[in-house]
Amino acid sequence: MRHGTWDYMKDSHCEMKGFLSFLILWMLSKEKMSGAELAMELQKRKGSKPSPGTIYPALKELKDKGLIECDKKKRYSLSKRGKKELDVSLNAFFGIFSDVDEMRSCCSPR
Amino acid sequence: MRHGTWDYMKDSHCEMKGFLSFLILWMLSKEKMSGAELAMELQKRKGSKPSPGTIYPALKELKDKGLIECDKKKRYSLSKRGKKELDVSLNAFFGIFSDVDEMRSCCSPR
DNA sequence: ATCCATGTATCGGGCTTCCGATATTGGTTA
DNA sequence: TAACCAATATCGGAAGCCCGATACATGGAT
Repeated sequence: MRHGTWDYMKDSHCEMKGFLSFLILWMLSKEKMSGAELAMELQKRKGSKPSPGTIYPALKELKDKGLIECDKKKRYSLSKRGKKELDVSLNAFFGIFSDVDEMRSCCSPR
Repeated sequence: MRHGTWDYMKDSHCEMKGFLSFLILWMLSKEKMSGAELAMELQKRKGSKPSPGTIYPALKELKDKGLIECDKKKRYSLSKRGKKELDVSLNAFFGIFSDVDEMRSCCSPR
C-alpha cells in the first residue's frame, strides 16, 4: 500500500461522501465479497472502516434494487443489472473527473 | 467533449454527490474563475448546471475557510492554504480510487 | 437616469448519506 | 447442548449536501 498512515486525511476539507454504493459495486465487480470483507477493503481505501450501520443498509439497498445478489454464504456479487448500472456510473464518474490524469500529476506523493 | 448528451446519466444509481467543493478547488487551481464560469464548467462535467443556491454557498464556505480568495471582479483563485488543502484532498481521492486506471479500462465508451 | 439582463447572495428545507447503539443470526468450541 | 464470538441486520437520528425561491448588486443599452 502506498500510504503508511492516513492521519493526514483527518482534517481534509472534502469528505467525499456519496460514493459508498458506487465503490461497493466496483469492488464487487472485481471479486465476490462478504460485508465484512467489503468493510476491510473500504478501510484500506478511505482510512476508516465504515460502521456496520453503514455497510449493511447499503448492501440491502443495492440488493433491493436488484443490483447485487448474495449466495447462502452471504457473499455478494453483481447482478446483470448491477453490471449495467456500474457501467453507467463509471461513465458518469469519468465525465465528472475527465481530467483525472492531470489531477494525479498534480498530486504530490507522501 | 466526449459525450454529446448526458441523458444516460439521469437514472444512474450513484449520484456522486459530495464532490462539489473538491471540484471547485481543483478547477480554481487550473484557472481563476467567477461563480458563473464555475457553474458552466460543472455543467460540462456533470451534465446539469448547479443552481445559484448551490454554487454560491459553496464558494462562501471555501472563502470563510480561507481556501479561496476573490478579487474585485469576483474572480476566485486558490489561496496558499487552498493549495495545501487541494493537495490533501487529491491524495485522499487517489487513496479511495487507487485503481482508477482499471476503472477506466472497464468503462465502455458511448 | 431608467430599465433590463445577468451575475451574485442568502435563507429554509428536503433528501441523502452515514453512524452509534442495539438486536439477531450462525458457526465454532468446549 | 451450552457458551461464545464474529458477522449480519435494523432502527433512529445527526450531519452533510444540494436545491428552489427570493432578493440584491452590477453593468450596459436605450
